[in-house]
Amino acid sequence: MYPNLVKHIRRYVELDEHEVQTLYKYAKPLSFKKKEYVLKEGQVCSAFYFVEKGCLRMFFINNKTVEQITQFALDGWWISDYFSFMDNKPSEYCIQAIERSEIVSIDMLLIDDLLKELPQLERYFRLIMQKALAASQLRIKYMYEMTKEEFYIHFSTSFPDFVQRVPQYMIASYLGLTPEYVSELRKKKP
Amino acid sequence: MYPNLVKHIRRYVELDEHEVQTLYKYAKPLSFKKKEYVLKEGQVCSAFYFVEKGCLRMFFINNKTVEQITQFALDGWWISDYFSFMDNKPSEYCIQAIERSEIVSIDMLLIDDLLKELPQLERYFRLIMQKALAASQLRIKYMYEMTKEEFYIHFSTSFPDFVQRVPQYMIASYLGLTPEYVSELRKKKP
DNA sequence: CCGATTTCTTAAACCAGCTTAATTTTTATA
DNA sequence: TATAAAAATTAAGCTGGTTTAAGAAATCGG
Repeated sequence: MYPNLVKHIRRYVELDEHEVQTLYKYAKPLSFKKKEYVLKEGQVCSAFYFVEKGCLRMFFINNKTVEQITQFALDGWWISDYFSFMDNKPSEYCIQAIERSEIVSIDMLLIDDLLKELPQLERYFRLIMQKALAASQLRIKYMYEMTKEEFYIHFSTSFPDFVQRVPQYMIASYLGLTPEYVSELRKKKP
Repeated sequence: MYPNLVKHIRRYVELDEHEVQTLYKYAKPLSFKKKEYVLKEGQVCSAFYFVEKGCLRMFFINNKTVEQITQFALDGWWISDYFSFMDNKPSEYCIQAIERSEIVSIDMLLIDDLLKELPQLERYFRLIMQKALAASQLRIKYMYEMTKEEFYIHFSTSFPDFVQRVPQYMIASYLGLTPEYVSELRKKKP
């Protein structure tokens, strides 16, 4: 049913077939077409979302009414607005499918029950969070140490497939530069 | 012995007096004078550090050989290089005391044992990580949506005491601006 | 309390990256 | 396969924030 999620969990903790069935009681499958919204600004983000297959983007509308992308989520990634999630506050973000996507959603109201039934998932989520935090720390370091040009080159050489997979203006937005400037950089170094 | 750490843990999970003693078997107290190093670049960051009292900064040396501060840690905060920690790689960061500081260190090699003895700490660390991740997400959002001037004003009005507590050039570094520019901003709006 | 070191300020020149606006290319849909 | 819509390009002008360099003020150790 959710082969990638189960595989992902098993990279960190044990989960037998019976426990997989328990997990399935709490996890809800969702399917999104391109451009459909997983979460809209103003809603409380009341779930963790796991991308079984596809690609999501998370963005907010900045003061110039431009969509500012802060995160992508690909196959095998978790995404959520942790701030909205934890404080039960309306989110300032939208989460939208960039392509047809299969998502597994775990509702925050059920998480404590799930963790009571499968206590090894405490460990799983702790390690997932720790990994996400490490990634976030590294990303901030990159933002400090690289010029925007370097940041773009670094990103597009690190993830050449991904750069092909999504529109260029979304990469620009994620990296905090204008589409025009990305265009200029590509001309310089194709 | 570590009153603030115990208090902090009890905000999230239960911990009786006997369990506190178990915790103390794994937690090591460290004391640092101003400018002493908790971690030096090139060392593996093999512990979580909890600030019982004091103030630390985390920084790396950028390509212009300037110290770039990426994080502060005050009383009641955890700090670590999660990347170095998880992959057991030499850290690119230094962690240094800004003022006399009392630290509790939990070694990564002991964490699994500690969590086996006190399984409720799995939950504690999961929630701590989740909170840190939310904070990191918010910080990145701010970096996207504010100009450097706005970022500085936002920070110094949000944390007026902290701005008094550490040198101005460190605030500048943390916010990614030059000390000269901060000086200019302060002249404009004191 | 004094000299040394650290921190902060001032001001002018400079430039990486943005804005604006118009055009071209690509993609989607009927 | 035509038409509209979305995405990417081009180029000129501009600006927020840096760089450089020097001096002033604050803090610290002895």
